[in-house]
Amino acid sequence: MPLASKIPAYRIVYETIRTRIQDESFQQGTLLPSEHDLCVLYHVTRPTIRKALDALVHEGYIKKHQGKGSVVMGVPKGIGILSITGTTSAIGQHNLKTRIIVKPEVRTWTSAFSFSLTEHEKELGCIYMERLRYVNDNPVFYDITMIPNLNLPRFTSRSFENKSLFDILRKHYQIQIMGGEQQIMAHGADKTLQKYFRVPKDHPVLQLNRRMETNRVNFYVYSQVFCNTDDYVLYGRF
Amino acid sequence: MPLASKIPAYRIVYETIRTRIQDESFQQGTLLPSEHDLCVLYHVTRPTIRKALDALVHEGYIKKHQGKGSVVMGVPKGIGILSITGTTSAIGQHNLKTRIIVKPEVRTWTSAFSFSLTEHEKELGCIYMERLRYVNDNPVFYDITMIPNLNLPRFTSRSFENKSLFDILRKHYQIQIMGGEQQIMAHGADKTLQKYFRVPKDHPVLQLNRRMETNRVNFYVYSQVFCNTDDYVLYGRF
DNA sequence: TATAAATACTTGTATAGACAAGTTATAATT
DNA sequence: AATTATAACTTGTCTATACAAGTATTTATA
Repeated sequence: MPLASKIPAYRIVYETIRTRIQDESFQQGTLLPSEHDLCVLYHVTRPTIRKALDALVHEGYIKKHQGKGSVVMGVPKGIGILSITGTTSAIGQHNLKTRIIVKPEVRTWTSAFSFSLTEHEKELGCIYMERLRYVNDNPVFYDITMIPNLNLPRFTSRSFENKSLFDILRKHYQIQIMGGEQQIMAHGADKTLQKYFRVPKDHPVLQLNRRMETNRVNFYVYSQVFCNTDDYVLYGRF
Repeated sequence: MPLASKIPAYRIVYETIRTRIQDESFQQGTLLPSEHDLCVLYHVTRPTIRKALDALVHEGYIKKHQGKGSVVMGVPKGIGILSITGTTSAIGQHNLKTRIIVKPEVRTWTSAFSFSLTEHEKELGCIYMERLRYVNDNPVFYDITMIPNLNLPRFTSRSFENKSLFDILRKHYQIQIMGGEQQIMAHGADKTLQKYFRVPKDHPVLQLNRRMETNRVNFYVYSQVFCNTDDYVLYGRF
């Protein structure tokens, strides 16, 4: 498991606290150790701690109150596709199953959904894959992912069955999703979606076109996600 | 125009730069003055400048590149309801017209869309209003807003025709939206939406339930927004 | 005992400086 | 002239400190 050589301290603090909230060693409703105590715990200064906490606040893991402390809110509920990088981390792997519709394969491309591509991206081609994802055995997400075909050895042969795409990118290729932009719209299900979601013609479906930025400059991951919101709604913080 | 007594320096810097990007005195594609230069300009230190820039990065106004500088991206395109507090600021007042369907009035409430209320909120009652908003003369948003009826003198008699609700809250009542959570789903238009959006039965419509946090503790603004995404899609950064 | 004042905490804001790391322009070298 | 090294400038990370402002606890007072 190759690790990035130099991970900033605030990032490590962020990951650590986030993990401890996820595994409930910091319990929902309780107060986080004070910023001063966290300084001692992680051997960093307060600005570093605060930078880590800022990210946790923004993602909804904690809520701060001046004079009181930081309240642990727990893992953001719902399906946090709007604010979290992937669906896996938001709803937990227990409930999420993945069926590969199109295995990762190299394709040519001239555009990525509604996003335009640079000449360099067009030349490279892309790794294309389609997945259908089940929440509690109900098909809820149908997503198409396109990644520029740039030096990702063995990528197409990897298994994505029950793993998060973003986990694989991070662990094996040191690629982290830093943020991105997305378009959201509602429209009627086409034949493909009718088939996979088992819904009638023109059944309302949510669509997201996403362009995700990574820690590699000019390396973007594109995805188009269709979502059946009959039983599960998307959730996000802002 | 009453002003909050003590606005932090980083906030003023943020507002100033944001305004200058909006009115294009910082032009899209150009580099922002370096952090050092901004320090001199606004008479603050680099951490303060960086805190302001962090917010601008997060909202998509600028993009930073280590060693190079901060590139002005311009006002985030599309309809930024996902990340910005209101629709007005995102698409500009030129294209946005508002028709009041239900004037602000005091009502009782037991819940706010899918969000549960505290006993205190229930006792207070709420100020209720419905608006239909047009983008380039097309009805695109239908929103219901509910605000706890807490000491907002003259609120119900104010005009909301062509002003942002959030501007009024900020300027007249010193209430700022700090963030919030939202649910997003797609479903078919009901009779009300068919009428206002001029769409057929079960036409796919986007729905957002939003709970917005303010700078007053335990004071939340609730809104439900329906959106016809046939011609305009929602846009957001994450 | 009940109330009020002082105190010890918490997070919020801001300063001043240091070095690392990436980019660009300049100067030196071949 | 083209290439390489240097320097200058950019943002990224981090330290150490100070005071303001909000909250909770303790202590002093009535």
